[in-house]
Amino acid sequence: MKTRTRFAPSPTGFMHIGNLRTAIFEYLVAKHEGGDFLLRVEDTDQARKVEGAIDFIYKTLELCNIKIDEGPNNEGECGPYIQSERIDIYKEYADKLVEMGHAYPCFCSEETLEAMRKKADEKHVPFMYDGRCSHLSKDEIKRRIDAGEKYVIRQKMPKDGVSVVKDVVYGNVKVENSVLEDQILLKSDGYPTYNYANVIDDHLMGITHVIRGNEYLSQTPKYNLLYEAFGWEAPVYIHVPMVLGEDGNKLSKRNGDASFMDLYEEGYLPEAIVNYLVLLGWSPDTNQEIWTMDELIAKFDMNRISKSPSSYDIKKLRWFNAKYIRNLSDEDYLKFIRPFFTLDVSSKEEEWVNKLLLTYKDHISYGKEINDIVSIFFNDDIKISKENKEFLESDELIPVVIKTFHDELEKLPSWDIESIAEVINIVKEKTGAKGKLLYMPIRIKVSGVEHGPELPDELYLIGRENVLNRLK
RNA sequence: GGCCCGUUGGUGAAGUGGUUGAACACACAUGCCUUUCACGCAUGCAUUCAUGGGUUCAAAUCCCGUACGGGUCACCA
Repeated sequence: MKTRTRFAPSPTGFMHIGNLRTAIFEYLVAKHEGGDFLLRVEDTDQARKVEGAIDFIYKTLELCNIKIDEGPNNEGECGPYIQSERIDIYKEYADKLVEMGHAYPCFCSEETLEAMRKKADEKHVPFMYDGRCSHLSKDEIKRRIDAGEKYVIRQKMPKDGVSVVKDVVYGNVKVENSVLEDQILLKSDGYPTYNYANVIDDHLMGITHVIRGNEYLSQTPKYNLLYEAFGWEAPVYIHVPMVLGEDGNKLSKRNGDASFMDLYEEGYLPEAIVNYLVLLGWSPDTNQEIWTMDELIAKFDMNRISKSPSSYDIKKLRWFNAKYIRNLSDEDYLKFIRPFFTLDVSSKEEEWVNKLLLTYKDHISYGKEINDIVSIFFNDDIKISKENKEFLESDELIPVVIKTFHDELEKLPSWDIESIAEVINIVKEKTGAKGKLLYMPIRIKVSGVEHGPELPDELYLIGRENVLNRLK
């Protein structure tokens, strides 16, 4: 049987990196086996639907180099791929279930349920629907439906016994059937619940491996019961641990850069994000850190997914990103960095701007950082920190170095990197200063900070006039 | 609260009963290199695997309890 996996997001117009990681795992499992990766949109909660969310998902996955074999925008044999367009299918199978005695209509109103819940709460016992409607006679059911009463379809759970879920990551997980509630399959508005639709769709779409967050692990016995009722074969389950925020808490929109798009807009390369994420909760049997998508496809082994949750660490993501940026060709780098560079350069030559950006290729760890790091070239108001001021006064040679450098520079007929480097040499010979004592005074005096690109590059970019002024 | 899951350094993690006196990577620290910072390179950073018992000649690795963390108990997914 051909391996098929699916990414099944709710169209909320937002994708946090935990979701993305799940998609990556799903894609990798499918492609490792030479199978298909599908996209299914789970929009059965009409209240949470967001316009344009499908395009957003396509865009995100495309950026990440994850190719969708079948989905809403490129339908295959199993369409529609949007759950709200499959209502008839869910109804049809729900009817079958009722007929077979595995499900029943329930007329209990939300108010009734609320009252029951309250009662259970007072007694300090966990609430569980008591299945009262499962005892209704056929006649009564018909009568009430004909009378236009609202109802839902509930799954009938076994009262005793134990269900075992086989999971690739967590092994065999046992759950008492008695804790399983007669869950709602079809809501009163005719839409299916996730718990129901995912089973129907996964089967109908030929999904062989279900990969999802481990919050579904304890729900899975219910799904298995559904598969059994229909006589279908359950898929291979791969429940993956959560991705936690840096503070160790669950990821949320509040948790800063937890969204893929935020990261992307900050100037993180999708390849780097994917590389980072795939190593969160999964590890290969080698020490390799940098992976291309093709290498991952060849190497990915679902048996090596870890059980424990992992924390998202932006420092490591930055390291990956910096690595990927350095590996870009100069041309690709300029294309990448240019949109993030928002300072006004209208008065500058294109060549100067490119030289400026390229100078920082090896220093930048994400796109937006370019503006901060490059501000020394655009801010005439040089601020020197207290520590650096103290440094400038720490040796009597320093003023000499600065003065000599200034005077030599003034004599310089041309303004290019090589000549500037030579001047530095001349100053070294004339003053006897070298190393830190030679470079730091100039650097601090001219840029205000103690780090930056190669000094000649930096001086060249700052420009003759400015350099001379700042050295005074 | 019931049930389910997890717990190796600041972080990601390797490790599935015996040269592991616990890899590797990020971060951090130090040194080297580059006449400076950075880059790069090198070295250091858990006497110990949440904790207490047990099994065994031998346990991070198996078993039980405890603690802590998370998940789940919706007409949300």
